[in-house]
Amino acid sequence: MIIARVIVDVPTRETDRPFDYEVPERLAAWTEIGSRVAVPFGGRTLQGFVVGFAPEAEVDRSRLKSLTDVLDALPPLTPELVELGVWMSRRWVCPLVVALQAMLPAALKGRTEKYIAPAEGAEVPPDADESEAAVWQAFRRGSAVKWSSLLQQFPDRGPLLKRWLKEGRLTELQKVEDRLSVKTVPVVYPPDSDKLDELLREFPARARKQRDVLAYLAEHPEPIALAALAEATDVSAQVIRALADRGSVEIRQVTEDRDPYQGREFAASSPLALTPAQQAALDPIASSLASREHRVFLLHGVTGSGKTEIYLQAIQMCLSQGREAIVLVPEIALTPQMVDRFKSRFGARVAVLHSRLSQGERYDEWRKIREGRAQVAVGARSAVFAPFAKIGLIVIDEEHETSYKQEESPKYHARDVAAERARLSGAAVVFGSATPSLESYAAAADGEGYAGDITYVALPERVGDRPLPAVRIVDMREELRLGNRAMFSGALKQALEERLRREEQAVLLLNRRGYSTFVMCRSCGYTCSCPHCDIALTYHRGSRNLRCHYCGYAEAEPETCPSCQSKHIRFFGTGTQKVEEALAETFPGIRVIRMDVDTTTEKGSHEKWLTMFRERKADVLLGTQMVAKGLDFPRVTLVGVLAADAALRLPDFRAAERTFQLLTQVAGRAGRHELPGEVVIQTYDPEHFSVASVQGHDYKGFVRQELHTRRLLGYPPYGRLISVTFTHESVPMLLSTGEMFARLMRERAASMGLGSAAQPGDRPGMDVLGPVPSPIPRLKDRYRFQCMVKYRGEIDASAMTARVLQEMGDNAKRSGVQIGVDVDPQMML
DNA sequence: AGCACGCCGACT
DNA sequence: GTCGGCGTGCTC
Repeated sequence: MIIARVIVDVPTRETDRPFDYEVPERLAAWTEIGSRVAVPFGGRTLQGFVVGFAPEAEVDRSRLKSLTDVLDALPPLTPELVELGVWMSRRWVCPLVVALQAMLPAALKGRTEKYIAPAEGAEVPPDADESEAAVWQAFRRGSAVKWSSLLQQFPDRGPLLKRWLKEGRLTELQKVEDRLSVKTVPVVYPPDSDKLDELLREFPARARKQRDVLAYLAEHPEPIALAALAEATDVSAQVIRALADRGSVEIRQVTEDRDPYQGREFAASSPLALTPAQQAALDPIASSLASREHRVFLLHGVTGSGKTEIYLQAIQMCLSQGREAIVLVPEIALTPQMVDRFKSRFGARVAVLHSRLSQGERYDEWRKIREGRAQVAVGARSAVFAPFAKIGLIVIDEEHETSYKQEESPKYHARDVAAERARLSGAAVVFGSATPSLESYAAAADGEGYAGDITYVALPERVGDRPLPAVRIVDMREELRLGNRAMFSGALKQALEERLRREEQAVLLLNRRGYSTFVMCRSCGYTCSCPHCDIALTYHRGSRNLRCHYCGYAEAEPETCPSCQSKHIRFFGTGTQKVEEALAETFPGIRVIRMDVDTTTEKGSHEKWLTMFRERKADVLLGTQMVAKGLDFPRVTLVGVLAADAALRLPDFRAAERTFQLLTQVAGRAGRHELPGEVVIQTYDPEHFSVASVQGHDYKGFVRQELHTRRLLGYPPYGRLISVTFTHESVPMLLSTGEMFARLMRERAASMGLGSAAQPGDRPGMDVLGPVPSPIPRLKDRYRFQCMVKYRGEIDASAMTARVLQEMGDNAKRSGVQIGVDVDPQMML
C-alpha cells in the first residue's frame, strides 16, 4: 500500500502538519512529491499537496482515508520547491501550505465546489407542486449542478433543497476546481482532399459563401483558426458554423497559449563586447557557473555601468550548460524595454511573469516553464519560484529594492529565497545594485550574513566613460530666508527653464501622491483623519475628495470644519497633484506627465505614459518613486527632487538607507547618453549624510556612517528583528495577548541564558520590546499593537516565535486576536 | 478554514 | 415540542 503525506489547504497553525492518505491503485502512477491532490478532510473535500510518502508501519491504518484525485498531469511543484517551502515556513513563521501556495500561479489556487445531484434512481417527489417540479427539472438526466448556481437560479428554495437532501432524494458531492481558464479558440479542421473535392462538386450552388470557404480550404488544407478563416474568405463566422453543422468541416476547441508579447518584433541581439571592467566582473561568475558550485555574488555597479549585459552573458553560459536561469526585477522596472533586452537575446526561451498579466496569461507563461518550453524566467518577486528543474543561475537586479519583500503572508524576501533555492540546487546567485542593501554589502565585506560568503564584484564606471551627473543640493531654509516661498528653488526653476529652452527633458520626483498631505482647521486645530484607520486623509484635487491611502476610504472635500464649522479649513503639505498645478502656473505652456498610483492603475497606463514621454510629448515627467527606477531616456538631462528628506522622519531604521538609495537611483536617470546630466536636490536637511553623500556619489562614505549607527543600535545587518502584530476590534484583548507573548518570549530567552541584544561585544542576545500601539494604531477598524523581537547571533528566533505562538494558540484563538508575524520586516510600520 | 456536534430561545 | 442560534473541537 502506498501512503502519501499531504499538506491540506487550510492555512492555520493547527492543521500545519502532514496528514496521511492511501493512494488508490488508479492514482499511483500520478502521485509524486509536489502533486496537487484532492482529499477528504473532516467532511469535505479539499486541495492538498503531496510532500512525501510514509512507510506503512508508521501509519495508523484504522483512520486512513484515500486520495480522491490527482489534479494535474504534471506535478505543479518539484521536490526541490517543496523543500524550499519547508524552509520558508520555518524562516517566516507561516503554515507550509501558505508557502507552497505562494509558489503557484493564482490559476491553480483550487477551491472546493459543492455539487448537488439526484440520488440513484430518485424521481420527482410525488407530493411536489408545480414550482417544486421546476426545481427538480434543474437536474436534467441526473446531472450534478453547482450548489451556488442552484441558489442563484432558485434564490428562496434553499430549504426545499435541504429537505430533499435530508430525505435522501438528492446527494451532495464536492469537487476541487481550478480557477484556471485555459483559453480555447475554435479551429476549423478541413476534411481530407478527396472528400473536399467531392464536397465542392456536389455543393448547392446557392450556398455561395460556404462554397468559397471550401474552395479556400482546398487550397490551404491545414487546420486554421475560425477567426482567421473568416477573415481570409471574407465571410462571417456564422457561415463557417453552418458548414460545420452540415458536417462538411469539423470545428474543435483548441487550447491556445496567450502570448502577451504576440505580434511584437524583437530584433535579435548578440552578446556585446565587454569592457575590461565588465569582463573582470563576469569572470568570477563564469567560473562559478563552470564548476557548478553554489556561490553568491554582489555586483555593485553604478547606474549606467552595464550590469544587464553581464547578466545576459552569464545566462548565456548557464543555458549552454543545459541549465536554466531566473532573473528577478523589481515590479516597477519590469518595463517593455527591460523585457525586450531578454527577448531579443534569448527569444522564445524566455518566459515573463509579472503582475500586469491577466491570471490566464500568467498561467500560460508559468506552464511554458513547467513544461520545459522556456529556460529563462524574467519576472518580479514571485518569479523566484519558477518551476525549473535544473537551475544554474538566479539574478536579482536592484537587489536593495523593497518590493522584493512580500507584505502579505507569507512575508518572504525574494533575495533570501533566491539564496536558499540556489544553495539547494548548486546554482550561482548574482545580486546586482548601484546601491546595495546594507545587509548584502556587509555580508560581502565581512563574509557574514548569508548562507555562504558573498563575493564582491564592482563596476565603478559608467559605460563609455560618461560622467555621473553633477549633483547640486539646495537648502530650502535658505530659500525661505531669501523670500522664496514657492515649491521650486531658484536653482531648480532656472534649470527647468533651461531645459524648456533647449528642448530637453526633466524628471521630477516627489514622494507623495495626492494634492496635499493633510487638512487642518486653523480655528480649532482639527485635522481630517480616516474613520477606520487613525491616519490623516489626503486631499485629491481631481476628484475633490479626501482619501485614506491605507484603506481606500474617501469622503467629500469639506467646505467648513467638521468640528467647529469654521471656514478656516486649509490644505497643508504638497503632493504630486499640487506640484503639477504649480508647474503649469510657473512655466506657462509646460507639458507635464504625472505618474503615481492614481494615474497608473489602468492596465498598460504605466507603459503609455512612458512611451509618451519617450516620444517627447511632454517636457517633464513628474511622479512618486516609480519615476526613480530603471528608466532610460536620452533627452533627460535634469532630475529634480522636490523634498529629499520626506522619508527621513518616518519611524523606520532604514529611513536613511532608503533616502540615499532613492536619491542615487533618481540621480542616475540624468545624462545617460550624449547630453550631460544635472541633478538638483531640494531639502530642509542638507547636512544629513544620506543627502550629502549623494553629491559625491559616495556610496562607501554613506555606508560607513550608516553601518556605524546600525552597530550601535543593534539593527540589521548586526542584529535582526521580528515584529509581531496583534489586531482586534477592541483594545483590552490586545494588551493582554501582547503581554503574554512578550512574557513567554522573555522567559524562553532567559532560560537559554541570553542577555540583551544591545550589550557590548558579540555575544548572542535578545530583547523583546512592547507591546506598544503600532505606528498606525488602527487600520480598517482594527486596533493594532505590536511587539518587536530584537536579537543577534546564532539564534533561531523564528522557531522560538513559532513555539511561543503555539503555546498561546488556544488562548489567542478564543479571544479572537489575530496575530501577524513579520520576520526581518522591511518597514517599521 | 469549515463542518459537525452540542446545548438554550422563538416559532409551528 | 422542533428549528436553528453560534460556542468548542477536530480534521489522516
